Amino acid sequence: METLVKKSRKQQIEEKATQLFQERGYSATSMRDLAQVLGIEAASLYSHIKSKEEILQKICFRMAGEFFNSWADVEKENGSMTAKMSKAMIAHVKVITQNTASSAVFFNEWRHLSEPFLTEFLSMREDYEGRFMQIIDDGVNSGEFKLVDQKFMMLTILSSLNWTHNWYNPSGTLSSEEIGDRLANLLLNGLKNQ
Amino acid sequence: METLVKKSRKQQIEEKATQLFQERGYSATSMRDLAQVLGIEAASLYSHIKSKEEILQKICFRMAGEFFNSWADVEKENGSMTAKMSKAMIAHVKVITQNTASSAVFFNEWRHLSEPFLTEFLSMREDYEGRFMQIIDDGVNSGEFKLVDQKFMMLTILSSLNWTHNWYNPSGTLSSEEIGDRLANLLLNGLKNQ
DNA sequence: GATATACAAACTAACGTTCGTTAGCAAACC
DNA sequence: GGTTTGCTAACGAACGTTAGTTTGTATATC
Repeated sequence: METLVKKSRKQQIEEKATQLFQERGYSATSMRDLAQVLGIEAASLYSHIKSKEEILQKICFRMAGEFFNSWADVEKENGSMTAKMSKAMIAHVKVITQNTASSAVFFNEWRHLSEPFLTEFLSMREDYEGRFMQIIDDGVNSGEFKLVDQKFMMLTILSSLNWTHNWYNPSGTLSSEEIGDRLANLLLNGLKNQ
Repeated sequence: METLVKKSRKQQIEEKATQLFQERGYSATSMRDLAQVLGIEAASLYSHIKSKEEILQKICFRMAGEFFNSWADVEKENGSMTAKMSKAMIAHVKVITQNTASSAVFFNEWRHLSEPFLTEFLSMREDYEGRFMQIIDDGVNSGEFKLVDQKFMMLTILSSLNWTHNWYNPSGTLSSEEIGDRLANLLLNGLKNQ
């Protein structure tokens, strides 16, 4: 009850910062901008946070966690690689569409992380991408998928999925699941008839 | 001959700026950074350019021009919508892969344009996207394509194509045309066998 | 002699952050 | 019950630095 009504100041800061980082980018958002939308002075922010970059770190690694958590469901899939890939895509899109602002920051602003966070971030990304490549590889070996370059395929699939945060409308007609489903359908079966 | 050997200072500035904007982002790149990689003082840049944003404008609108020019070839296609879409994708990817740095700036930094450039940019983008949607619409009506939401389809296709600048390696084994061809193939026919 | 290109110096504005302080409030003490 | 103590969250002022840009001037080239 309390958590719904009364958000901690720190939480408010992170939410507004996410919005601003999405709209203007991390570098183009000043601490004074952020303070202004919260109705306080820039100095007051530092009663709650350590630094500007700390906010970015929180956003990026929280989202990374969301993506990894969503994978648990995918691993449960014991059917075809088609089914597994479909499940992976839907889970991935679900995370994005349920956090469009954070996703935008996650995808566009991670490069402003300083070391050692940057290295850790990239290593997590590599791990995650590898999981998609594994499904493709398995699907190719089982004959379900066409003979394709796994990396090329993974990059193409993820780029489609990762763009959804730019146009997804939570109050639109398409639900999160429907979008994931349509994307999986398109990428697996193509635009052409037959 | 001359153009290959001796580039004007202005041209050098734009090239180095493109690199830096790609690597660090527009806002995170300072005029002193730019001057340094050119081996001159920041003040000296202003003997050649009007402002920092002017560089960004040049990059963004030059790329926009490239995309529109590449469309001339597409319009010549008189065959199926499949053939036309394929041609459009290949042409689009060709522009990107032949200008990876400029493309990165074009796709990631356009939001830092000030008015009226921002509005003009967005209007050009809308026009360009509309051309892809038209092909999809025609293909659906002719029965070549599945019954799909044109906008959803256009967004998915373009997001795949527009990501190529992030991983394309000019000295790699895949040529620009091959990449366009593979992308077109995947998006039209899907990953699955049969 | 004009033009192009570079410079040093300086400008105003803004940056992220730190500082010392304070107002409000709740618990602890006499 | 009144006073003291400590905490939280805010403040204004200022820190040192960097931002984009302007000005005036010197050198080199045509």
